[in-house]
Amino acid sequence: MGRSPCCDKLGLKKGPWTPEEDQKLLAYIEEHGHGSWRSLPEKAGLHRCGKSCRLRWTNYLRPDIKRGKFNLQEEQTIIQLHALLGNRWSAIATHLPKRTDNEIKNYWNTHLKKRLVKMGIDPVTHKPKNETPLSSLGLSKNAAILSHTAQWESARLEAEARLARESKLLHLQHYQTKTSSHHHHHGFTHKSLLPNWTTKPNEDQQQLESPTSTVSFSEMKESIPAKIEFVGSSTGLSLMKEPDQNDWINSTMHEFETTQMGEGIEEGFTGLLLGGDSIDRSFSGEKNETAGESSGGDCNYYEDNKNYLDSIFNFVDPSPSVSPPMF
DNA sequence: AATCCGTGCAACCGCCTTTTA
DNA sequence: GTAAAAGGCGGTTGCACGGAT
Repeated sequence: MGRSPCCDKLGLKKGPWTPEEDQKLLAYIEEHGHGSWRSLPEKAGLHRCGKSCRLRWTNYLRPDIKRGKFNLQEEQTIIQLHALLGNRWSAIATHLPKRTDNEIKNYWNTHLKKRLVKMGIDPVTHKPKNETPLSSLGLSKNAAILSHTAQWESARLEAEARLARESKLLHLQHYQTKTSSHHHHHGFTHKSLLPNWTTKPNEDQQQLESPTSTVSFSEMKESIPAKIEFVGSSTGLSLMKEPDQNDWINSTMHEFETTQMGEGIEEGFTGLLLGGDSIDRSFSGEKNETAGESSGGDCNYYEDNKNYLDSIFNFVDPSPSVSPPMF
């Protein structure tokens, strides 16, 4: 019964990885694929546990990782998805395929969460901490609808995330097969895979484009089965998705594109959340010369919160092409 | 110049889920 | 069907670094 006994962890190295260790891990995975993480360290000549190797690979060495600063769209996506999914970083990461869950988590904790707090928005619920002024604006109703819709969206995104994971797995298997049998033809070398240790990570804004690539939405669409059934984890929600009918993957993509790229979002949600220092100043009562008419002051505080809720609401508001929840 | 403090991030830890013998 | 290994995830920690005092 069970598997072979676990290794004793005595004598295994911990802490920061050296360039030599990275080199070994990369060389091994490039040659053989990772296979069983458990047995990898010994085969690769590393005195690490498999878990540590997996973490190093997925969070740092993987060639398809985009490093450096998060751009506007990425920040917005994180905030919006966090409003729907909470701290489910891996699910959020499936919508930012070149970012790791760890990186997103760190970025949320160190940047985005603080911004929300300064705006007077609870980073957990994404609701204003003081509901009263917003209620007077008639937003409590919106918040209720948002909450309801968010439940539906959460179930939907959960299914999407699972599909993305499965698709990713297929790609990884494909990659592993390829690397193990055709590793001379994969088009990247140790040198191209290795991070630049002579520069700080953030200085190196070059994206490590992967020849193998992680899942993209277009790839997802191709890999999605003709008929999909999923059941909401807590609600018992059950949905059937017919082919060519209300393709919610397409709709979600469209939502991403239109809500994030379109119609002056800079002036509302994005400008509010992504304004960095200008936001800090506007909420601490200082005058902000660059933010123009919408900067500073209590009136704009409420207006900004309204924009914030509206933005999330727009994000989760199903477009006409999306099937309504079938409760 | 030395020290303190805040920030950012890589990596670890522990728990939960999935897989497999 | 069951138990244990393996994988995955989220929370947390510790260290390096830079700016302020």
